[in-house]
Amino acid sequence: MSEADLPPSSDPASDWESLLNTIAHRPKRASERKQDRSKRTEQQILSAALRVFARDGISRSRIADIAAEAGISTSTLYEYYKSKEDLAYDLPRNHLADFFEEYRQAVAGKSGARERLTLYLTMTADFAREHAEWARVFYLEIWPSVFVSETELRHSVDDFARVVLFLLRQGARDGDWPAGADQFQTAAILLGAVNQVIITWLLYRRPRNLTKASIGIVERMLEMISSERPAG
Amino acid sequence: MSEADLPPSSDPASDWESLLNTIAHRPKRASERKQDRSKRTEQQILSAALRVFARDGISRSRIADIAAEAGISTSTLYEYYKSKEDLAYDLPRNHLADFFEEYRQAVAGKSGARERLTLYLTMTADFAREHAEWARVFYLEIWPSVFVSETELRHSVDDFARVVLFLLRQGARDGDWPAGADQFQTAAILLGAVNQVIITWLLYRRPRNLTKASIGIVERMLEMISSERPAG
DNA sequence: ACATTTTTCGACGATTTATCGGATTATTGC
DNA sequence: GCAATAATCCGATAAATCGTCGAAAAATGT
Repeated sequence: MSEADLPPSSDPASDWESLLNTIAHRPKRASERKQDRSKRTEQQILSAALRVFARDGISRSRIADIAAEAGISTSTLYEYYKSKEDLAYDLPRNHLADFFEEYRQAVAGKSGARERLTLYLTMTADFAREHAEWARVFYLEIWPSVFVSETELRHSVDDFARVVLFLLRQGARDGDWPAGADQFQTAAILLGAVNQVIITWLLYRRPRNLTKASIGIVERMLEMISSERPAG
Repeated sequence: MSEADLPPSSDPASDWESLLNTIAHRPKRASERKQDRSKRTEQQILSAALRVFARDGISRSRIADIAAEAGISTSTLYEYYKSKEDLAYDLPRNHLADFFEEYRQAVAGKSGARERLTLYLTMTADFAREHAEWARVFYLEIWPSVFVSETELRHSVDDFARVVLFLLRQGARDGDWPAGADQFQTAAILLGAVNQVIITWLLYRRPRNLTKASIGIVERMLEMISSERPAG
């Protein structure tokens, strides 16, 4: 049986696969340098930028500092990124793709919506903890920024919510929680709470143990959602 | 009976009054200009800065543009604020104080924790809707910024969560919801969800009716929290 | 009206961003 | 291998923006 015989949206399982596929493989950046030397330079720039941005904040960071940290001249940096803003908004994309890929592998064995959703939200917090410099730049400077919607990064940010919404709908279908609820609203509650916990941790290092805290809050929320009485 | 006879924290009702009093009267800014002309200039600067920041984003805004918009020269602006950053972080303070004052008056008649909390969270969203330019600057640029913790604004931001925590404890005492729950966690859920809705509205104007949406999500969350089974 | 204080602004220096042409290094074709 | 070509890198420098200072203008007090 060829795949073309099936309408692409008829099978929930394959929808899930294709969603994971989409989000993990957003095209990176058009440039495509030819030489290995350049690929190394590009990595040095990204890694230097991450350190400097996380340390000084984007607005206080100077292009010259990033170039020095990367061991290249200022003008070389401009060969790779046309401005500081351009660099700042390109930075998170690789990491986000990494996260989605990690999640895709971790979720492979699981089929229940609640199980998948718990894993997704707790991995989100855990990824922020493991990549704290990146998280600092992403959650505190990039994500809630007016300009996200103007950049390519927008798609990756939207993907974030898309996964939650998909799983909420799956869970409603499977009877994990009431089907009547406004799932956009539910997604806002889940994502908002997790973001809130991550941001608080980034700013104040509270709660001390982010992983444990996020597991606690996610399980509590899903328990609440599961035992809500159907809307009427 | 003199007030000194009572330990200041023994009476929950007066604690609430004094909390409201504290948050609504954070000292504004030290400067204190002598002439009326200056007070007008200061207002022109703040109002111009708000417009320009909301339109261009803080990082893309130029001091010269703000000065022009305010109808003064660049160097005059520097008489009032020593840098763009200084201006950006002073901007939200007046509005936050206004919000707290509005809430204080609106909540005057109400004594139940749930009632007070519902009002607080829905007024938060409503205030953002009514002052969209300010909200854009505050929620998308200032609040989740690394530097908030370095400024005076920090106190006002902390006040925001303090009120929610106070009311959650009151509600636990009064039996509105189980006393066993981690109230920091509950506060994170409530604040996170409301922030999420506000930010989504600011960026995409979804949901269309922010007021209605925030009432819906707040009532739903409080319903869930109230009917949670006590922790065990 | 005059001295004093406060406020404003134009001119200018300092810092940071961004560009450009040529030198250097790597790759390709033979 | 070696020239021809392309890719990469950087010093010099232009452009934009930030921030300072002293002197002029306006307001205030007597």
